[in-house]
Amino acid sequence: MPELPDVENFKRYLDATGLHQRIENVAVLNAKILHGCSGETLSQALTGHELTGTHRHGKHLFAAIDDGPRLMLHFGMTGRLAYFKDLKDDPEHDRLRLDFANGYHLAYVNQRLFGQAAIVEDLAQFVAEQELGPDAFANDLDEEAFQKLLAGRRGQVKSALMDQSLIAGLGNVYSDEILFKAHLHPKTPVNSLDRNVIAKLYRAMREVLRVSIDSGAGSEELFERLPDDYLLPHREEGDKCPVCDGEVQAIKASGRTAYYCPACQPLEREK
DNA sequence: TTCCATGTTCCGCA
DNA sequence: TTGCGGAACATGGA
Repeated sequence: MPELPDVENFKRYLDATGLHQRIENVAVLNAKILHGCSGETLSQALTGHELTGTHRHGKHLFAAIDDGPRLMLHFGMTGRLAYFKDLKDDPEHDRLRLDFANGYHLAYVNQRLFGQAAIVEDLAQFVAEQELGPDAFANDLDEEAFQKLLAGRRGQVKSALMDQSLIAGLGNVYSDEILFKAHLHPKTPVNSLDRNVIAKLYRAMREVLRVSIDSGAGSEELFERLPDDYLLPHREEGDKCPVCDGEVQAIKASGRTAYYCPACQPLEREK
């Protein structure tokens, strides 16, 4: 589930488990996840050092190595972290494992190998090179900044939300949830949205992110802990809309399957 | 067996 | 230039 809320909770998990411990050994278990560096480079950058702090930008997680370069992790479609003591608890799709001096291990687990791990020297430069827009949950992305991002933009609102170069962190699942909360059809043209609707969309985005993080995004219990009026647990064709009891529909939008409630999210809005 | 999946990138086309 | 649809990548579940 690695979109912004999930990665934010992975960050907090790493903060609570893997910081300030000497890394004795690094196991690169599948080199396909390496991005622009060899396993040797990554291993050398980490071994004998400790992780001193974390940062998240969109779906990218960074862990500073002795306040110097950073270990960058991107989780693709299936990644997560796992901290454990006994190696027999090492998860099946562990691709990169840090072995700490305290005997514990931190695994970067990624079934589908779409994720990435790298050593990043300069965070700002990396964000620029990857052409990432501002983080969707960042404090300095206020409503006015959000208005400016969407100004002059064409195309569908769902595409805009998922465009990492416009705003970083939203993917297929949470963009659906945000549009559901904002009562916007996924295919609504961005240039048809007036300031008030964009303001509503902004508030929906921030609230969905905050509530999803607080509800344990990235963990098994998310669906149980989300408020009852959230679409996520009903994100299936023909399921019942949690708000109006209409039927959830699936349509293709910008190459992905978008789930929405036609009754709550009509394409043409009267404002 | 076929289709589809929470992501990204590249290509051709409008 | 911008945006869109499709394909590709790798793996596994329905």
